[in-house]
Amino acid sequence: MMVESASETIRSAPSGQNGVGSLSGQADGGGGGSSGGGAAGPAAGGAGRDSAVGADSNGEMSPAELLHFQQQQALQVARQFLLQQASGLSSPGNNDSKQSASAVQVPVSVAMMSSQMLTPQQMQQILSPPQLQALLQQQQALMIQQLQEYYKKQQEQLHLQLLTQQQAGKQQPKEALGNKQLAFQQQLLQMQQLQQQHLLNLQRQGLVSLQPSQASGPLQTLPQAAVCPTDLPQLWKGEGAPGQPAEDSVKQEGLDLTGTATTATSFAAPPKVSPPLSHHTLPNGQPTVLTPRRDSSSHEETPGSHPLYGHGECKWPGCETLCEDLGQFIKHLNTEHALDDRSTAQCRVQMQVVQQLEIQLAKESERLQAMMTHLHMRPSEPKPFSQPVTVSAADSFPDGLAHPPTSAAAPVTPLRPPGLGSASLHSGGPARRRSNDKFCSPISSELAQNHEFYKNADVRPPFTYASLIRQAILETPDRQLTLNEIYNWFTRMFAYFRRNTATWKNAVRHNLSLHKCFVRVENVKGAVWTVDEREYQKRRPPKMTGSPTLVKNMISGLSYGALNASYQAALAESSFPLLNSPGMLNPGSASSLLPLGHDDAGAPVEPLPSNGSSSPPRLSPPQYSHQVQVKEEPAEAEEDRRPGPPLGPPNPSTTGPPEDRELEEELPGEELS
DNA sequence: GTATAAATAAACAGAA
DNA sequence: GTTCTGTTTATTTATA
Repeated sequence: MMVESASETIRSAPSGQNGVGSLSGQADGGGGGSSGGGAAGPAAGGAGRDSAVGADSNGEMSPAELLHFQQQQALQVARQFLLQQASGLSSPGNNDSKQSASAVQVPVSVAMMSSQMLTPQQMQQILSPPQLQALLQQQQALMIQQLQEYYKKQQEQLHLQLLTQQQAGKQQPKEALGNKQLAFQQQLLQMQQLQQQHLLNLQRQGLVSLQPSQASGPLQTLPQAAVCPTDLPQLWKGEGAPGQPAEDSVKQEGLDLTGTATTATSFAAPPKVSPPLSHHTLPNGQPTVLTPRRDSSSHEETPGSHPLYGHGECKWPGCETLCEDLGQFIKHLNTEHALDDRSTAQCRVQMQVVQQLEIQLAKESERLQAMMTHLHMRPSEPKPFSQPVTVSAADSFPDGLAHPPTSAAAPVTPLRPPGLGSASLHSGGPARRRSNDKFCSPISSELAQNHEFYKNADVRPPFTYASLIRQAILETPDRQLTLNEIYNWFTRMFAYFRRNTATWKNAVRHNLSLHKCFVRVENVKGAVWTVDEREYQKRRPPKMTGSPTLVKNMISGLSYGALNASYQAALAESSFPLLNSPGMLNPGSASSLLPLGHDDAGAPVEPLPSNGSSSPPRLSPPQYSHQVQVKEEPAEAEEDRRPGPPLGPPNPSTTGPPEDRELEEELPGEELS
């Protein structure tokens, strides 16, 4: 049977899982039927759940509340003003003077008195234009001031946190710190967005006539630096929303990203916003949200196109609903992908995915540059990659907004754990196994780099179970773990595996049994699992990665398409176990072939003995030998592959040499660098 | 369209 | 009897 499959590959997000969540479970599947459970559908499930999210704001009053409060306040003041006007009619002069805002200062008591409800429209009828204008201006000034204060406070808090984190972070790996910083940056972004949002809302309500200058005011108070404009829209959806889940504030009108996006980047632009603000843009009042800047002049999307619509189906992650035409699609978009927790979550996940890719790409690009430099090849340009990336990123993003490749340095910020992470991820589709697998394989380094991320974010790691199990085992000094220890490693290392235990535990057991590379050894303390690297490496799929063509593309630099290929190739290269480490391809090193191969290199968590870093020094792997030995399987036919001696009894020591061979055989294609 | 690999679900058996 | 562990089979999905 398929046993052969080894597992090296990696896949990305699987699908499923989902939500089924069986917390219950510890009991995983096991025996009698208990297991299982949920089949179905995962995806959906997960998403919604945790909405709790964000919130970000620490403060006493949530942005949403503040908004409400401000709106009410505005209304009240308006009422007061009216009362004054009414009562003060007697004094004609008032009208004129009213402009002086004096009116605004109406005592609260008065306000209380005016319990009557007046809608803005009513007020408009009652008040004369100049009066209204004066009132609005006053309100505007007042609110802006409040907003500024509020945000300043928030900002200060964030900065404080940031400082604290930085200090603490000194002891942590830079990456971890990076994550936190990014998190803070995102918070700042959120603040900005909220700020804009508030202003926009006010505008919409006619309470504030926003003018570029004014609008920009508050914004400028925030540090723009870290922000990348393009991120705003995402955050808007992703981060911002959660904070105020069902808050109308967000939904209110089509506040959508669109508006925000544009305003974000260049608030000044009076974008559509200021215009007649007619409200409700879209049906359902749903924000155009997902529809990227559709309204804006930009391109309302030519009648038949929409970033999220293609080939007659909805491109929303995990959706694929068929829509005959754009109209139907729009309808679908507004009903199925409205601004709710689920959409927000999906959006967020997409953001993560994009960010991760960007980060990865940046790293690989850097490596490539170094490689080329080393080989005396002039890099086509420092940016070749980044550019493409941008493109890709943009593509991937629903909005079609360009994503600044920039963030490269910034590791994704872990979202709060529970949640949609997984669900959404797979929504994107289970993962692409094969290709990815390979590419991702450098688990150790990947993990090392994103350790914090996986630990905290409920995102499914882009590795196959087999590769994860292997990693878990190899990370231990004796290179052996009991099933339970493996479970623990999973839960410790990945937030994602803290849920649906029955599902993934079953998968782990299944993988242990299925793959020959995992060998069960009876130990004093029971059975432990070890890895037979040779077996593990065996399965590597032949072609693809290293194809010369890819390399070529890579070098030449390329078009977007090429980029993909090159990127993959690069990744593949890195994935190559043994080679991946810095030194890479050094045949000599290959000899070491130790199990860990590259894994060691990066071994994040626990320094493996050998890890000294990639380098060659991997001495004889101590324990390796043992593990392998036990193989239950007598001689697998595999031997054929490798002549000989090598395996025999899986003996580690012997392994060394043999493996090289293997590598050579197998690798040739792949790596090439 | 087919083959392969991986994920997932589930049945089942043995041991603790 | 329950739970854990381990094996195996079947189905689904994605990718090459």
